[in-house]
Amino acid sequence: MATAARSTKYRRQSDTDLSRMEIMEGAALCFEARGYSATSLDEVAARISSTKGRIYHHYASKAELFLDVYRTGMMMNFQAIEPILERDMPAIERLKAVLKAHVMCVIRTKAFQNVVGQGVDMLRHGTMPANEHAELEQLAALRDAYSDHFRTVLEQAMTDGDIAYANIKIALNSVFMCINGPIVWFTPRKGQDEREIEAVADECVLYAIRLLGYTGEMP
Amino acid sequence: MATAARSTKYRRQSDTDLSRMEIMEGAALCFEARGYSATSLDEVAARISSTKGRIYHHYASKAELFLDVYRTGMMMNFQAIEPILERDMPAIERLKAVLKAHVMCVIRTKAFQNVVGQGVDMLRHGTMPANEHAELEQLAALRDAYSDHFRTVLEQAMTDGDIAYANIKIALNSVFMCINGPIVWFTPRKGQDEREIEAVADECVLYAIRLLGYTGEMP
DNA sequence: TTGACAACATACTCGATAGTATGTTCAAGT
DNA sequence: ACTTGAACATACTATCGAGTATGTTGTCAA
Repeated sequence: MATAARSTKYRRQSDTDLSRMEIMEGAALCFEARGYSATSLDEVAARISSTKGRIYHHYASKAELFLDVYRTGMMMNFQAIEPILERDMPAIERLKAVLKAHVMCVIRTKAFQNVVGQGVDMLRHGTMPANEHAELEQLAALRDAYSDHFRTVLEQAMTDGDIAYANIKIALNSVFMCINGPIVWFTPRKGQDEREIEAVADECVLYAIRLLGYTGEMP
Repeated sequence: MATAARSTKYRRQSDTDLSRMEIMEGAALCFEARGYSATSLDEVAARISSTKGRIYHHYASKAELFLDVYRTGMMMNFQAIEPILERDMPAIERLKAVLKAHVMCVIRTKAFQNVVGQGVDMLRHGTMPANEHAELEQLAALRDAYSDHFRTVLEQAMTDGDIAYANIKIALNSVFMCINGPIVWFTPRKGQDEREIEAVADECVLYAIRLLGYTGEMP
């Protein structure tokens, strides 16, 4: 009984999660292509060969869908870098590894990361949809926490004397602009395999750490 | 007679240019804050204490206003860098000067540059408002020409052996991400004078040329 | 002085879209 | 078998904003 009920419950939960994920993927692509407010929910529904009714069954509003895509994108980022942060290695090596992981993640989840970018802009300008304060502060905190991870590694590498920057805010912003670049300019080619994507990511990482004054060679 | 008529004509032309510029400034601020499609022309009008009627007297559509802001922003960029491109100096010095000029221009005309960024995204995704083909291609050409100026200086500095990059497309994109960064993250402080802004710009330029493998000192 | 036109403001229309209300299906529990 | 509710689809409403039509004012030329 208990196990059966549980397994059913889990399967259902998994089903709705799958459905929500499919909606989010369609939404991410639409938001990326046309921006949040220019995207209609009918477009999102059409993209996944569905209807608006399905979206409103899972989300209370367009804003909630957007915020879920934002949150999911941020989670993807965290999952990409957190394992690396725990590794025991010199800060400069951890920095390289974290940058690489981030770039690979943003290339792989480009549409989601674009939405994250739009969300950050909205937070910055205070033009976020939906006025759930708790929600907004949670997302701002997420973003800050993610940024802080990089800041910490930067400071350690600085202490070790492997990199050198003047103003850490400007340095950090510049690094982020650089490693988030592919969100904007990367266009996946047909028949482009993992090796080629890694080559692009490696070059982005190279420029990012060079920017920080690193003069060593890359592996 | 002829002179009177001409002077009148010029004064009128100047008046409408002034009016259009005021409209564009309001529009740039609104577009920056909320994005193109989330911005209503009523908001733009309200920002300059005016009405929609005034905007439609000068522009046929919201899209035309946007495109005018875009074009004006691009012109500001060209005017900032073109004098420098003609100077006779080593490519690496010209590169530094051009990057500095661009960053200063971008900071000073932040709202307009943000609109340029939105326009570039629209061109990239093919979601431009208005379907005047001539207009769109002209803007795309403008953007490419501007980018080519930097590409040329980069190639010269590379030939001189002062910088080193692997893939010029990725390098150029990374440089642009870096020097356009202030469009996104710079927030003007009250009582911030020209010196402080120049310091920010200098740091951006430093990171941009470091990114390109430049190891020399900055003046 | 008057006619004409530029430079707006005011008052509307109309289409698009966020959100809602209701209908349908199907799978699971009893 | 039948009841229930999740997971949608369909059909509608209400609002917002782009675009338009028209009214008002001041200025210049004849």
